[in-house]
Amino acid sequence: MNISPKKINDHQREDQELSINHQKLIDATIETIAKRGLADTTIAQVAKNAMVSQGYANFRFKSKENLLLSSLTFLSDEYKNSWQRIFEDNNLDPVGRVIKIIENDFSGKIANRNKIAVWVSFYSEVKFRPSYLSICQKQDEIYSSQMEKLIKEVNILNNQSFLTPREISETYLSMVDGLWQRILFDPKMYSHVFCKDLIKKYFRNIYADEKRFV
Amino acid sequence: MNISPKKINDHQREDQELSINHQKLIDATIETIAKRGLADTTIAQVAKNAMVSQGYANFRFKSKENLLLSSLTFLSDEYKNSWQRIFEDNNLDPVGRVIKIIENDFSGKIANRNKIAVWVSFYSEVKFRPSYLSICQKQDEIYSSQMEKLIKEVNILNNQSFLTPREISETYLSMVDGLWQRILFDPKMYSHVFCKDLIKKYFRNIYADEKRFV
DNA sequence: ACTCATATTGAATGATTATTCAATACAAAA
DNA sequence: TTTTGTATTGAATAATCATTCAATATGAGT
Repeated sequence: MNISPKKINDHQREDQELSINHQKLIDATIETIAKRGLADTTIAQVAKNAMVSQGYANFRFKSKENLLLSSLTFLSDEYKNSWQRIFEDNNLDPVGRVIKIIENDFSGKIANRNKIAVWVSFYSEVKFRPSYLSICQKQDEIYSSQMEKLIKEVNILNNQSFLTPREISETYLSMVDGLWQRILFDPKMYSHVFCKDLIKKYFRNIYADEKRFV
Repeated sequence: MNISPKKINDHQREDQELSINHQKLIDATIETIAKRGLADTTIAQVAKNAMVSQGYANFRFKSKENLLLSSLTFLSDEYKNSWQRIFEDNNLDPVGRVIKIIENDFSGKIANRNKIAVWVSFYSEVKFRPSYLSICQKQDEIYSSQMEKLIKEVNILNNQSFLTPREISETYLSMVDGLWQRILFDPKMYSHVFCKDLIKKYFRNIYADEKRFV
């Protein structure tokens, strides 16, 4: 029994439409959390922002919880992809990679106030929703260990003996989390430039010979 | 017209009773947020934990919002007091003061997982409730500027030229925020000892001659 | 014992909101 | 055109919760 080419095309188009609505709803969820907070995010409001009916949003995602979970996964994947692209770029040497990571962590796409508001909203629930925790924690462990390995490589090329790679990478990662949070309080003061310079200065202090940490 | 001693005593006792219930409700609020999250914190649950009726909780604080606000203020004051006690202690020299601050920031009273869960819950709403923001932000500015001044004093006594006091204090404060958040994810890994050592190592690296940053 | 003022209760109310589902729109196939 | 299956709607439902308030308890003053 052959499936006609037409049938395949139809199916593809349909799936695409489906995933368009799927993505519209996820975007609207993030937008709504960013604008009103997780506490005031209702299915009605999300559906309105996505320009579909309320019933449809629920039908599509089975439950509000599931929609939120999908949105967190989307954000998490977005970050993961940007991270992986840097690690897979073979043109970069270790220091170049560190710099790219800093720049990524405070790029407009990643560290804008809306997305941070969403991240922090989910973080605040992590202790109470195992499903949120597993999404956040699993990734974080990967970043920790990859970063540590990367710093190890930097250490080989630059003489630095006092701080262990683990210490440097943990310091970096906690600074990023802390600065993100502070962007929420006062985005003017904690501008992207300010944050990046602060972190680069930290590295410059450790690796005095490395001129690229401006 | 003299007020009889009895009257005064009565009044004091009454006030004390009042403030006992007041505090019982605030404690119960923090306990409830820590155990169930801000999203699942209901007046009914708080009242139950405080062992008063639901109606009373509302009557006493006028609204749920007001109860939450009072609880945040309580936490904020608790932190402020511990901070001020360190700054008012004239027996401490600048480095001793920095060490006390680190120890306070990761003491059992301040940095336990329950209290951090409450802090992060409020942080996550800061963008949407100006009243939360003003409580958090105003204090934070004070800590920033006091810390910067303190580091300036440390710098005078210890030779260190590359990093400005502002940079060091901002790095410290964002590391603390980041580490607190990470305690929520994985309290075993981010133990108090681990966090304190990480930060002390940061300072030890900057002030190589100062042996007190173990 | 009685009165009065205040503290506290808990059931009722009303608002909000996730979820369901019968009805409808739509488009492809016959 | 008619049929059929799927996508989408939006109104109804049911649950949750903050808030209100009339009723009751408490305890000091007389």
